[in-house]
Amino acid sequence: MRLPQYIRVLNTLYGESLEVVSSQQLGEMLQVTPAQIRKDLSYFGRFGKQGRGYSIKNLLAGLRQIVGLDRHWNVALVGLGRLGRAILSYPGLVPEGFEIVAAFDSNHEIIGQTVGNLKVQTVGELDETVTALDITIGIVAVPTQHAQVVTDQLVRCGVRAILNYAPIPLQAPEGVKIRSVDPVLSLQTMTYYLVNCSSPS
Amino acid sequence: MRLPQYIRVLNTLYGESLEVVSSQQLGEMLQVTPAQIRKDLSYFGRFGKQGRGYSIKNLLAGLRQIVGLDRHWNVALVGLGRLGRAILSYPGLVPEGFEIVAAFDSNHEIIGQTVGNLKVQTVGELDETVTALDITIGIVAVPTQHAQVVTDQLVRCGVRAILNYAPIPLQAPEGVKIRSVDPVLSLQTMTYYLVNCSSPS
DNA sequence: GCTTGTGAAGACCTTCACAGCA
DNA sequence: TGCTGTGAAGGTCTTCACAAGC
Repeated sequence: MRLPQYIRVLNTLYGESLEVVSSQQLGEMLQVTPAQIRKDLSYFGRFGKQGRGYSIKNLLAGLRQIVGLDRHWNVALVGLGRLGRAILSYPGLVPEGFEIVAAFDSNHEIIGQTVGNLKVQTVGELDETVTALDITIGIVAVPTQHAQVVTDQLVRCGVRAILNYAPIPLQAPEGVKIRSVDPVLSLQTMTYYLVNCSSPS
Repeated sequence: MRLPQYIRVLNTLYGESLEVVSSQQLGEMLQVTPAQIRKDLSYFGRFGKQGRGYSIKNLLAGLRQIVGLDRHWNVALVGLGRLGRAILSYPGLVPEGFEIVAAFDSNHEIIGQTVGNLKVQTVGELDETVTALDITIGIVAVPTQHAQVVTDQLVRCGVRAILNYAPIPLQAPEGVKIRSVDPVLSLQTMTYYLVNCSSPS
């Protein structure tokens, strides 16, 4: 799914007050062939004009709707260690419609603290809060050994999408979308290519 | 490239003192078909034994070598805001052979500070340090508007792989591997599926 | 009997190349 | 002329299904 990346660069172009962009230009920015971009977009509609390109504003609006960014998403954050706090303070979520509206931890030294406007709750309160605030997305930023139980709990409460920062593959039932952020996997993928694909000198 | 994920779960299994694992079991843990796993592994060699499965220890050693984890990788971290500090304190890098051996920032309030054993240097010292310490991997954790120039500088110093935390697609010359960690893209991918693939009720 | 390794088949994704429209 | 939208071609990745080996 490349639409989010398209939205990314369209946001930038929109911020630069540009009006129109071609598949050629988008392709260069994203290191993707123009044909690829046209195919991707044509699947969802006819956004472009021949001879001109795509209206940045229109395309952006169209894509944002398709990806579901024309609405607000309430998010629960579980785990308020260093990583959780970094996520909470990240300013990039709100402009895209994602708002962390509840924070949970199991450490009694952290529970009750106020971190960035939110009072940290016990994981025991998860069920009640998730339901009350209509939370559909969870972010798991707890130590590895607790990640699966936290996930199970989130799923039981009705959360449908989970962004996982723990370095293990999480299990979840059909219908629950999981995506993992794992820097070590990314680094290892790169070392693989460094070791195996370096140009002979 | 799925090898890093295989290494992940093999590490876990190894820690549980298990000896042998089948493609079936690995597949369940990773939500991948057994055939997929056998194909992946067969590309690199014949690691398994019919009727038994794969020796966890042997497979792990084999894969670690293929991915280049049988050696040590020196890493430079650029940007020591909240995110950079979270990365620096992440204990998962060293066991896999990645060591952050230098830290850089452009903020004069941060330069000179000691963060987790490392003295934060100015980005002006990047060239010298990267060369002196034989650093081949860079982590970019700076504000969006500085990410591209920092990348260019790392590339000039000879860094061959960059892990990017800034929410923009970075440009780099052929031969330099870039991988981006972007939670917002992950969230948007999930909302896309939530909005478009939810079972009709 | 159980599980691998693998050719063949199938599904999916990407690129090509061009008609058609601004 | 310039660029999109799109069938067709080409390529890659995944699954199937089974012979071979433990």
